[in-house]
This record gives sequence, structure tokens and C-alpha cells, in this order.
Amino acid sequence: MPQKIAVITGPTATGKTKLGVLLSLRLGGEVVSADSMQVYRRMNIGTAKPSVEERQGVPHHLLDVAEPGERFSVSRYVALASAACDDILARGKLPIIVGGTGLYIDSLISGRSFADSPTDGECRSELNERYDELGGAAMLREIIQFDPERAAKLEPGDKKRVVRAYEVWLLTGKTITEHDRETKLLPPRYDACTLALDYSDRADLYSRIDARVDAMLAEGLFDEVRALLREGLSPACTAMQAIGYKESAAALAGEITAEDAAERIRRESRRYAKRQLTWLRAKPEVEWIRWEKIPDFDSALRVSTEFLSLHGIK
RNA sequence: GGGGGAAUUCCCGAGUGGCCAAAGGGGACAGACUGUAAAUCUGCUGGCUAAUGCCUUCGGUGGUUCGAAUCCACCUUCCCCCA
Repeated sequence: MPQKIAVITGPTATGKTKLGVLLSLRLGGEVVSADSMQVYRRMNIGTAKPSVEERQGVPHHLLDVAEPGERFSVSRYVALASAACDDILARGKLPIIVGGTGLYIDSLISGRSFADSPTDGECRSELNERYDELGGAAMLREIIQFDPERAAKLEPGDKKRVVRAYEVWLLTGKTITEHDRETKLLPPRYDACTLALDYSDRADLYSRIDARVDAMLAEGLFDEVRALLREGLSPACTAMQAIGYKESAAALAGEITAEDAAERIRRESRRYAKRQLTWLRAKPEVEWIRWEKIPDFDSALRVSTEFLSLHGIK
């Protein structure tokens, strides 16, 4: 029987971090972040990484585990996060997964494995070039030859997935469909109890996001990005694709105005929240806590400890 | 005071007599999602209807016409030029 862990997720700016800390203090837990951008060092303001004060002495794992220029991935996340969870469990404490990167959370608890192939080899870049030359439709027609099932599901415009489907086949000799089927048979790694935060009224979520973006800007997001760029970070790397960072970089490069960048960051953050909601809404097992206008951590703490104890987490 | 231009569906913006509920883009909404996931992609966007279809819409009013967002008149608002 897999061991029990708690998960706190939800769209951006809903108070996951704070509830995670409160819950950790209450239950003797440790936080394992599930955030694809907080893994990068020196990316603090724009990723809303909890400060030392905010952590309130609760150990936080999976924060600052990579250099901004490094390539990070789900599979690496799962390796590091599962090790952290197992360690916490071994010490008799409760791992509390806190974050909004749905794929990371799912991958961590599901036990799924990833096709054993590198992602930055020649194969990948060749396929990317081929995609650009041939176009997605033509590439998809080739994929039909070896993996018709996957080809039927893929959208010609979805370059990343089309290329990956091809890559897995070329590198492993196994289709991604086969791989998926196998990995779905694997037992879950943990027995997760998931809480998701949101606002009852979407407008409240959006205004909260807008306000937070403004706060990030006031705190010096541009300076943070400038420093990153100054150390030679390529604007094309994964870390610089983060919302708030790519727009700031564009503003610093003089491509757009500062106000333009601010507006874009607010909008992209709102859209991101919407995507997170779409991801989460598809999961029947999550327990939702919805704020009325403003977060009420006292009641949330009550509701969540109750919910967790129902599942044997005390 | 005189002359010229513009008003289009949530926004920008095309449309100059029928093929227009009206191109395209943006936003919003909805969805997908297995090694870049804060990424990537898809759908949808006047109302009613299961559908055929019906109704309302292109600043306002009134005309011309079988038929108008498109033509005419007047009105309103905005912009530009001359004074």
C-alpha cells in the first residue's frame, strides 16, 4: 500500500503557499514544492517563491534545485521530488505537495515512468527542423505509419507533441502509445489526498492575480530579470519562458514598453490560471476550497485538516 | 466661421447594393495535455432552435430599391485642415 501524502494545488495566486505552511505546522509536515519555475535559483520575485520568513521554519523541498540556464523536466522533477517525499516519510513526517504545476503533481503521485530517451539530442533538433520544413500534417502522416493511434490524437499544429511522438519511436523503438499503456499499468507511487484552492467568483481570482503582478513589479521584477540576463542567460531557455520573465525581458530589450509588459504579465497570468483550472476540473478526486472574495485561512485550515483526517492523515 | 474625414458585432478592424450574423486579429469562454508544462495545442464567440429555420444587429431618423452595413437626406458625436 503506497504511503499517504497531502497535496495542495489550485490556480496561481490562491494562497497555496500559505495554506501549505499552516498545514505543515499543524500536522508536522514538510513542503515539497510542485512548481516548474520555482525550481530555478535566483528566480524569486516573478515565481512568487516563498521567502524564508514566509516558510516559517517549515522545510521546503524542490525550491532552487536548478540553475536558470539548465534544462529541467518532469522526469527530473519526479526523481527529485519522490526522493524528497520518501525521505520525509522515512523520518515519520508528512510530505505536503504544494504547487500549481499539474503535470508535475500527477507524474509524482501516479508512479508513471517516462520514455527513456534524452530530449536535447541531435534527434530532437533534427525532428524540429523537419517539422519546420515539412509541416505538421506531413509529419503526422509519417507517424501514422508506426503509431496510428497517437497520430489520430495529435493536432498538426502541436509541434512539441508531434516531435516527441516521433522522437520516442526513433530513440526507443517503442511507440509512445505503447509506452503510455505500460506506464498506466504501474501502481501509484503515493496515496495522495488532494485539496485545491480557488475563488468562488472568477472575477475575484483575476483581480487578485492583477494585484499580485503589480506587487511583483513594485518589488523589482525587472531588476531580477535584468540580473539574470546580465549573467548571460539566454532569452530562449526554459526558465525565461516563465510568465513575467519573458515579458520583462522584452521590455528591457526595448521591444515593448514597461506598461505593455505589465499588462501582458497580468493577462498571461490570468490565462495561466484558467488553464490550471481546466486541468484540475478534470479530476474528480480533488476537494475544493473556494474563497468568498478573500482567503479565510482559519476556515480553510479547519476544512482541510478535517478532509485529510477522513483519509487517515492526522 | 469654412473645408474634409470617420462612426461596424466585447475591443481593434475589413466589408461599398444581394453570396453578411458580417473577413482577420485581440480578448473572453471552453477543452486537450505523459521528458520545455508559467510550455504547447484545439474549439467557440448576437438571440432562440435538436435541426431546417426564425428573430435582432453595422451612430440616430427617414428615404431610394424586389433587396441596404453598403446609395440619398437630415440629425448626433468624434477627428483633421483652413480661419
